[in-house]
Amino acid sequence: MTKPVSAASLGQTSSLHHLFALPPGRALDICLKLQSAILEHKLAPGLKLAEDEVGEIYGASRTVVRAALQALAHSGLVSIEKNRGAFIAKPTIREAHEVFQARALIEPAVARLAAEAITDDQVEGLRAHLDAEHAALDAGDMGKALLLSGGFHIEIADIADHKVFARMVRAMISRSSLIIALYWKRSDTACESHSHHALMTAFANRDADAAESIQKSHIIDLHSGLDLREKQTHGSSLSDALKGK
Amino acid sequence: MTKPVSAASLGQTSSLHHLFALPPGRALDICLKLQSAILEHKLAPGLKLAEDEVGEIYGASRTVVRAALQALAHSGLVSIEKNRGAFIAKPTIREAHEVFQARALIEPAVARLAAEAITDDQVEGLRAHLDAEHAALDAGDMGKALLLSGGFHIEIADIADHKVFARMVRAMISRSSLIIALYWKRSDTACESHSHHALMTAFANRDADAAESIQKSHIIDLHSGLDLREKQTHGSSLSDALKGK
DNA sequence: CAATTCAAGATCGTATACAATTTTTAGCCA
DNA sequence: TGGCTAAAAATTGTATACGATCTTGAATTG
Repeated sequence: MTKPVSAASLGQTSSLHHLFALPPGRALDICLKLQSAILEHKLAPGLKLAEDEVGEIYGASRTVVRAALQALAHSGLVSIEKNRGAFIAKPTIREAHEVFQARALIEPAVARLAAEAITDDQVEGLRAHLDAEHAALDAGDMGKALLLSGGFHIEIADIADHKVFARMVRAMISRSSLIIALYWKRSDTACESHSHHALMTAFANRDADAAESIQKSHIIDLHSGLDLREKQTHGSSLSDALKGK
Repeated sequence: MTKPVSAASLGQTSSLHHLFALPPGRALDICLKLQSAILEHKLAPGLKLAEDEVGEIYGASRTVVRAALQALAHSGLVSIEKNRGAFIAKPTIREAHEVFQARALIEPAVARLAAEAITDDQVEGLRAHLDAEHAALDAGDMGKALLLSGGFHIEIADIADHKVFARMVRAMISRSSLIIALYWKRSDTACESHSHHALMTAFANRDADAAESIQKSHIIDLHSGLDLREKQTHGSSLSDALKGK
C-alpha cells in the first residue's frame, strides 16, 4: 500500500538543487539531460561529446553546448582536453579509491544529521523511493535501478538539510556512477537494496547512531564490490598496449 | 636559518592543481587572477563583475570572460544571476556554519593522512610557509597573511596526496575566505599562526593522532572566531528593511 | 511632492563567422 | 607492405554582432 513514485517526480527532486552553478536556461537543460544519460549508463566513460553533435541533438548552438560541457566538467562527469574536446570522464582506479574513502567519511556523518532531522513525510518519501528501487530491480532495468540507488543517497543528504554536504554528496554519487560503470564486479546487486532498507528502518526510528554506522558499512561494502586491481595491459598487440589505447 | 619563500613560488604551488576544470588558456588565467584578488580580499563580496569590464581589464573578449566567470561560479566564489550578471559570492550565515562544519569533519581526516605520508622535504616546505605567514603578519599585510593561512591548509591537503579531498579542501578554503571577509570578529589573528605551528610540530613528529586532533580544534576555533549572529535589519528606514536591500 | 510610466542606455544571452589546432586521408618513397 | 609527409577535413578557440532583458532616469500625473 505504498504510493507509487513516478520517474518524473524523482527526477524533479534530484534536480531541485543540482550540482551546476548555471542560471536557468538552455545550457542547464542540456547539462541535466546529459547528466541523466551518463548516470543511467547510456553514455560510456571515454565517449567523445563533440560540440556540433551535441548541439545538433538538442537544437542549440555551440555557445550553449560549450557552457553545458564546461559545467559538466566542473562536476567531474566530463573531462575537457585543450583543443581536443569533451569526453565522458574515466575515473582511474586511484580516483575510485579516493571517492569511496571520501564517501565513507562524509556520508555516515550526513546520515546522522538526516536521522536527527527527518520528518514523517520524508520517511514516507524514502519508503516510496525504496519501493521504486525494488520495482526497477524486479523489472531488470539496471540503468534505472542504479540511478535510483544513487538518488537514495542524495535524498538522505537533502533530508540532512545541509547544502554544503549535499553538494559534496551529489558530486561523489555522480563520480561513483562512472566508477561503477567501469569497475563493478559483484553479481548480486540485491544486497545493496538490503542496506538501503536497513537505513530506512534506522531513519524511521530516528536512530542516529544506527543510521551512521549502517551507512558507513554500506559504503565500505560498495567499495569492496569494485574490482580495483591494476590490470595488466593485455592489449591485442604490443603497440596498442604502449600507445595506451 | 629558514629559506625565504617567494610569493611567486607559493602562488605556483597553490595553483598547480587548481579548482577549475578549464583547459590551460586565457579563461583559466583570468580565473586564477580573479581568484587571487578575491582571496586577498581585494574584491569584496557582493561586488559586480561585469563581463565587459573584466574583459577590458584583462584584454579578453566576453566569450573568454564568461567561461572564467562560470568556472568561478562552480567553485562557489562567484554567483551568477540570470540576465543580471556575476557577483562575488556573499555566503549566508547558515552557509558559513555549514562550511565550517564540513571543514571540521574533513580536514582533521586529511591532516591524519598527511601526517602519515609527509616527507622531510615537505616538512621543510611547511616550515617555510609558516615563516612566510609570520612575516606577513609582522608586516601588517593582512590580505597576504590570510591568503597564506588558507594556503597552509591547502598544502596539507596536497601532502595527504588525496585529490578528491584536496579538491574539497580547496573549495572550502575559498569559501572560508569570503566568510571571513564578511563575518570575522576576533581581533587577535596571532592565535591562528600558533595553531599552525602546533600542527607543524605534529607533522614533524609524524604524530597522526595529534595532527588530527589539533586540526579539529583549530577549525572549531576558527568557527568560533566568526560573528554569526543574525543581525536585526536596522536599515536606515523601514522600507529599506522590508525591501531586503 | 511622491509614485508611476516609459523611453534610452547598458548589460547579458546566443548565433555565427573566422582563426588556430588537431585529426584524417592520400600520396610517396624505401 | 610499412612508415613517413603533407594536404584536406573536421573540430575546437575566440571575436563579434544582434536580439532580449534589465537598469536608469527623466517626464508625467495624481
